[in-house]
Amino acid sequence: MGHDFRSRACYLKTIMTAPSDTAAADKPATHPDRKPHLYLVDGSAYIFRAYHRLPPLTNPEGTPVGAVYGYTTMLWKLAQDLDDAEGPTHLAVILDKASQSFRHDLYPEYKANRPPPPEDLRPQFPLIRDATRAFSLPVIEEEMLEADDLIASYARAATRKGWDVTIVSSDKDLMQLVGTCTDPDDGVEPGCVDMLDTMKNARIEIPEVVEKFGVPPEKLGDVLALMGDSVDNIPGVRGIGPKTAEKLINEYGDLESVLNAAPEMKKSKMRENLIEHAEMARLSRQLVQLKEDCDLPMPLEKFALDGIPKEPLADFLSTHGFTSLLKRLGAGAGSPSRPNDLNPAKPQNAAADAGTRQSLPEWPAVDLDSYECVTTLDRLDAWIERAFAAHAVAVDTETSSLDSMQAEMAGISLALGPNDACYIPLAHGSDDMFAEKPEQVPVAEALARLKPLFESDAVLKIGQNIKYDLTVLNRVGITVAPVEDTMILSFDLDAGRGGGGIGQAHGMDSLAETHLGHTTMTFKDICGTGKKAIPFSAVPLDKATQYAAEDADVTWRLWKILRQRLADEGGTRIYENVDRPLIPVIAMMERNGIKVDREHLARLSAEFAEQIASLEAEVHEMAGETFSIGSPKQLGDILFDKMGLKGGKKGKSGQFSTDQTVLEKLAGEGVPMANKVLEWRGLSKLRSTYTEALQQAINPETGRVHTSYSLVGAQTGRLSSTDPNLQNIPIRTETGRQIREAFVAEPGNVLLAADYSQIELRLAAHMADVPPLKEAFANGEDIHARTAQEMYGEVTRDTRAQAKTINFAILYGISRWGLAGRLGTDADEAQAVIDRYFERFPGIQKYIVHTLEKVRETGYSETLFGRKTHFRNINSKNPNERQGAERAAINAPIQGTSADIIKRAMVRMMPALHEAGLDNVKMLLQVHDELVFELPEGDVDAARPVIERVMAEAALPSVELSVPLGIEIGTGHSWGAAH
DNA sequence: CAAATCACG
DNA sequence: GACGTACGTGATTTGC
Repeated sequence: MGHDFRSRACYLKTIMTAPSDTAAADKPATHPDRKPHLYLVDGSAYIFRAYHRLPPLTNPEGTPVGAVYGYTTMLWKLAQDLDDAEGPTHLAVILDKASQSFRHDLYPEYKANRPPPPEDLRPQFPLIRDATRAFSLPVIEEEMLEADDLIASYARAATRKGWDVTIVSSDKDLMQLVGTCTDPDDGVEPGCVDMLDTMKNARIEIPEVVEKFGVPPEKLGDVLALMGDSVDNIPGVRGIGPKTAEKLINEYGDLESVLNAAPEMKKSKMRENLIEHAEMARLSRQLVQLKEDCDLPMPLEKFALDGIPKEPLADFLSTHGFTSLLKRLGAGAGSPSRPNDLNPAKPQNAAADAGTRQSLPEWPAVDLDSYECVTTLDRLDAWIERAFAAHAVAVDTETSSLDSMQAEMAGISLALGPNDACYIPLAHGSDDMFAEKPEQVPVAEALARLKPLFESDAVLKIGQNIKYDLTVLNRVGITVAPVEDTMILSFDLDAGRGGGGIGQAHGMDSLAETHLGHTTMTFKDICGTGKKAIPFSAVPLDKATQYAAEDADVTWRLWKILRQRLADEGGTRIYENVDRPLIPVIAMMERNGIKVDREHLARLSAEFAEQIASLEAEVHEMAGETFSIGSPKQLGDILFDKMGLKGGKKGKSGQFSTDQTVLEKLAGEGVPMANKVLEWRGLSKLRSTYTEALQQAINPETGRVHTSYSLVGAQTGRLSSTDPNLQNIPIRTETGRQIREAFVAEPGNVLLAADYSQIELRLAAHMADVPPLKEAFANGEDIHARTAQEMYGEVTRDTRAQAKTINFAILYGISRWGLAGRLGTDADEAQAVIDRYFERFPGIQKYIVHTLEKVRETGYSETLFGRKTHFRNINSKNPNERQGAERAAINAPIQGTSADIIKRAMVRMMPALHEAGLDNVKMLLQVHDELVFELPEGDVDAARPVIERVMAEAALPSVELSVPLGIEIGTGHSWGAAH
C-alpha cells in the first residue's frame, strides 16, 4: 500500500480550506447510451426559498435579483451535472401561473391564507423566465393548472416511457410521487421518481418520505388530508397534526377506514373531530390529490439537454451584474460555489446573510397610538372573546424583575394582529403610596378572566421568550398552553447568523430590526437605567401601553414571518419535535429549583478565606512587596519584570500572560511562588464564584436555587445556564467537589444523577461510521483503550492517554499544532498521530471532508435531527477566521446531536414517569449530558429503569443509532454523593 | 466595558 | 511556508 502520511495530511489541509468547486467546463452534451433521466424543476417553489435564503442583492439598475441569482446558480449546477450517472438528460422548468385551478372550484378558500409575495420578490418573477431562457431550457406554465399538477403529469408520462424522473423541489405534496414506478409500455425497464432538494443537497426517496411522515408515498395523500395545511389553507381535521395523522393512517390503513372507524374509537376530542370534520377530510383528500392526466403543453422529447449556448447566457449574466458567473462561463469553469457577485451589502457568503433582507409583508407600520389601554372588565372581556376567535394571541407580561421566580406582575399585553394590540395594567401606581392609583381592572378578576384563554387548547399563546411568562403566570395559578416562541423560532432558523452578542441575536429588538425594519422602544427609554431606574409599575399608563403593547404587536408580526420561514426552510422538525415542547419542561425545572445547604457553603467559605489569607501573606513575602494577586497585570510585572523570569507577552494588550499553563510551567522550573499563586487563585475562584455567590442565589421564598436556562444560548443547540450558572459547579478537584456536597435533597428524598457516558464519541462513531469504535461501544469496552489498541497495537498507560487526547481532539476539529500542545510533542509528531488515526479510522476523515463541503456550500451544518448551525466565516478569506469556523463546523453536528438527544429525553421524561405512577419524581437540572432528579428514597428502584430507558431510547424513532447509548446512574443525599 | 482567568461538558 | 495553538458555555475581578 505504501501510505504516505504526509501527503494525506496535505490532502486534509487542502480540503479544509480550498473552495469546493471542481466541476469541469463545457461538458459533452448528449448521452445517447444513457437511460433518459428527466429533471422537472419546481421553479416557483424554488425562488420563494431562494428569496428567503439569499441577501437582498440588486443588479446595476437597482432591481432586486437575490432570488434570481440563487435560481441561476441552481440551474447552472443542474445543467452541469449531466455527466453524472444521476444527472439529467432532459430538463424542464415548471412555473406556477395559475391564479385559479380546479381546486378553487372544489374549495373557494383554497390558498386563501397565502400572503402576497414580498414586495421585492415580485419584480423577480419575470426575470426567472428570462434566466431559464438564457440557459435555453424550456419553461412550462399553464393557466388553470398548478405547477404540481403539471409536474405530476410529466412525471407520469416519463415513467410510462421507462424514463427516470427527478423532481427538483422539496414540496411535501409532490412527495406523493416519490418511488412511483409506472408499468412501462412494452417490457422496457420501468422508470422511477425521486426528488432533489438542491438547497440541502439531499435526495428524497421512499425512506426519506417515510422518515418525514411515517408513511410511504402512496399513503401520504391520506396523511396530508387529515393534517391539513395552513399555508395552502387545506382544512384537514381540527386538532390532528402530522403525528396523529401518521398514527391513524398506519393503524387503519387509509383515510376512508379512519373516518369509518371513528364512531368506534374511544371517546375523545379526536373522535368527535373526526366525525364532525369527516367531510372536510374527504374534501382535503381531493385537494391534495395531484392531477396526473393534464394535457402536456410540450412533448417530453423537447426537453433534451443539448448543451448550453454561451451567448444568450453571457448576455443575461452581464445584464444583471453576475460577474463571477460570467467569468466562469468565459473561462469555461464549472459551477459556481461562492456567490460573491453584485454589490452584496457585506456578506461574502450569501447564506450567511439571509434573514437581514429588506422587504416586509404588506402590514401597516407599527403605530404606537393605535394601542388600547384596557381598564374595564367589559373591554377585557371583548379582547378575550376576540382572542378565542382568532385562535392565536401574542402575550407579554410586564414585571418588576428579570428573575421570573421573584418578579411581580405589573400588567399584561395582548396582540391579535398588526396594530391590533392592548395593554392591561394590573398593578400600576402601587409602589408609591402617595401617588394616585390609576383606574385598573382588579388583578384577581382580570386573571380569573384571562385564565381560560391562557389555558385553552384552542388558542396559541405566542411570546418572545415565553418561558419567562410561563413562570410568572404559573406563580399566579395559570398554566399557559399551548405556546409558540419567536425567540426560539429565530434560533431554530438562524443559529449562528447573529452578528454580535449571542444573547442579543435573537432578542426582540434585533429581530424587529431585521425582520420588520422597525426600531422598538427600549426598556431603558421608559424606565431609565442604573440608580435612576423606576419599576415598570411606576410608568404612566400612556407610556406603559405604548411600550407593552408594541412588544406584543411586534411579537405577533415576528411569529407570522418566522413561522412561514420555518416551513419554507425546513426548521419544523427540530422546532416541533424538540425545542418547542421543551419550553414548558424547562420552565418546570426552573421552578423546581434545587435545595442548597447554606451552612455547608458558609463553612467552606470561611475555610477558604483562611487559607487564602495565609497564601496571600506567603506570596507577598516571596515577592518582597504587597500587591493584588488577583491582578494578572500586577502579577505579571512581579514575576517577569521584577523577578526576571522568562515568559511571553500576549499580543494585543502587550501584557504578560499568567494563566494556569504559564504558572504550572514556572512551578515545574522550580519557582515556588507560582504554586502558591495557583493555589490562591483556585481558592479565590471557588469562594467568590461558588461558596459566596450561591448563598446569595437562594430564593428566600422557596429556600432553593432556581437557575435560568437559555434555549438559545449556545449555537450548537445546547442549553446554557445563568443566574446562577449551575452547569459549571466544580467536580474535577477534590476541593471543588466539596461544593457539590452543598446541593442536597429534602429529608426523605435523594438526588439521582443520570448521565450519558461518552455520548459525543458514540455519536462520532455512528455519524462517521467507524466500525471498530462502534464495535467497542457495542461490547461495552473502554473506548480509549480500544483506540490505543487500534493505533499502537498495545494498551499501556501512555498509549491510552494519548488515544484519549486524540479522541477528543477529533471531536473538536484538529490541527497538528493544537494536538502537539496537548500531547507535549512537536507538530511533526502530532501530524504522524493524526495520520495514523485517519488510517485506522478512515470514516472520520470522510466525515470531516463531507461536513466541511456541505457547510461551505450551504453555510450551515445540521444535526441528525435537522438542527442547523450557521457559520458565516466558513468561506472567509482570513485564514484564522476560516479555520476557526471549520473546527466549529466539525464539532457542531456532534455536540448538537447530543444536545438534541438529551432534550428529547427531557421532553419524554415526565410523561414516562407519570405513566409508571411516579409522580413524586422531580427533574431539577440538566448539565449537557446529565440530568439530576429529586425523588423519595422509596421510589429510586422504580424510577431508575424508567429514567434509563427514556434516556437510552431518546433518539428513536426518528434516528436509529448504530451504537448503544450508555447511561450511568448514581444516587445520594447530595449531588456530590450521587456521582 | 473589555480582557483575563477559570469553572463545567 | 505563515497562520496560532481544540469545541461549546458563564461569572468574577481588575483596570481603563
